[in-house]
Amino acid sequence: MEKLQEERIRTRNIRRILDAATEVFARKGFDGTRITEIAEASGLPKANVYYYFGSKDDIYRAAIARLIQGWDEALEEIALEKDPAEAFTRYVTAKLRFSHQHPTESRLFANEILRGAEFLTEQERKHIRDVTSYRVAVIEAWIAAGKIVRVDARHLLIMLWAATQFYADFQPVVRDALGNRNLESADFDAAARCIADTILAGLIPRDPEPI
Amino acid sequence: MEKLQEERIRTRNIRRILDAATEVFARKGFDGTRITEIAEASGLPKANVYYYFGSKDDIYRAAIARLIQGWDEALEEIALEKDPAEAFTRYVTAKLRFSHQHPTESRLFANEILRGAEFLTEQERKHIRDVTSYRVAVIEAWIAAGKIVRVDARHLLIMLWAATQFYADFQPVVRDALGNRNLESADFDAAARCIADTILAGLIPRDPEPI
DNA sequence: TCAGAAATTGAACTTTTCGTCAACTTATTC
DNA sequence: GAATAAGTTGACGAAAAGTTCAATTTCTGA
Repeated sequence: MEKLQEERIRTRNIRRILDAATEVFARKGFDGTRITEIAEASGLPKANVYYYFGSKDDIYRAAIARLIQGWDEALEEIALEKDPAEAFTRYVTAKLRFSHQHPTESRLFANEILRGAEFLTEQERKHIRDVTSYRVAVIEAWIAAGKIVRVDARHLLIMLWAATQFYADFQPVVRDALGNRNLESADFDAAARCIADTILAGLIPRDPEPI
Repeated sequence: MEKLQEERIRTRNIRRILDAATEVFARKGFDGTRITEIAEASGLPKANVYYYFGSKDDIYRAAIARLIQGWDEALEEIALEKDPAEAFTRYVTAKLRFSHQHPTESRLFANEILRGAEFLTEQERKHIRDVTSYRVAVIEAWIAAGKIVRVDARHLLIMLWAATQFYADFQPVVRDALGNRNLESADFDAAARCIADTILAGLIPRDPEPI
């Protein structure tokens, strides 16, 4: 059993376990998750799960790490550059699409934060701070250039993050609020339009003051 | 032991248990919470907790019911009436103040939603729908009257809810985003101003068309 | 085909947790 | 202050959960 097949079995089983673990952790949190449940959801016997991971901690850490990595790859292209209107619209649309396609990962992250973010590594938290700081700088540059009105860039970013994350994490509430039906792509499109349009309309200067 | 003292001991102990339970449930979720931890946090022996509540289910249900009741009392005064500008500002400010003062209750609610809202009673969910519908009607009346621009009222409400809830539920992330310090009243004031100003600026018509 | 590595898994073992109980103390009423 | 109700609590048994292990099977390269 060598590298020829690129460790097919191992790779596939680890993916199965992490997929199952992400779903259960997202619903029940770290302490509420039973290894047996992960095993059942992944279709593997419990002892087999322990063959690949040494402990529940290990599984959780791996799931969190994979989640962060996935977010980065999916969202790194969404730079807040170009002109503000296009940037905000693209950002909101992309984040909502991601929330739509990966609600489980989003909920796992939410659960980890509710726990107090104890398992996020310092590296991961620094990454969040860095990404935020960079975008704050971009927004403040836009303000300085008169492209958007004066606004607290950090709270604006939090508002965008909150509005988009809500659709993934609080689906039962969103369903009730929208009329008790399952969420479809059209709902996410409508949400993107509402968020982007409303916020943008508030950001674009009414009386441009060309310097 | 009759009603003379208005069941002082019972009332006090139940409150202690529910306070402790709310905190632990908010952090670890229903399945992750151990009765022993609730007992320790409340300062009572475990057997005494079972003297007042028959099971973990009972404690959880009671905590959720108390939370919903508290929300209602705190927020029922915040009607989306009067003129839009004042209404939105008051609403956002009040919700953020509540998030600041009661972050634990807010997180307990978030955890229940992440679980799939299985413990919310039909009555409680209907209440959420009713409150939403009523406010949708108010917003649509404003639109019809030309007081605010045309917008999807339901998604607008979700955006407001999301932006305010985020500060209670995702405090570790908010701290990182704001620069790694503890959140104070000033931060919640700044958030309220940013949210209300930005959204309002986008909602107030630029070219009023008096009919 | 064969030897060694990788993978599988039933069954145990250990620890934790739920929930109960009976004995005990404190509070209340008359 | 006696009788009764309410409240307290250490200890315990049953069940569940985390983890380990040894026996077995499958896979891979030569």
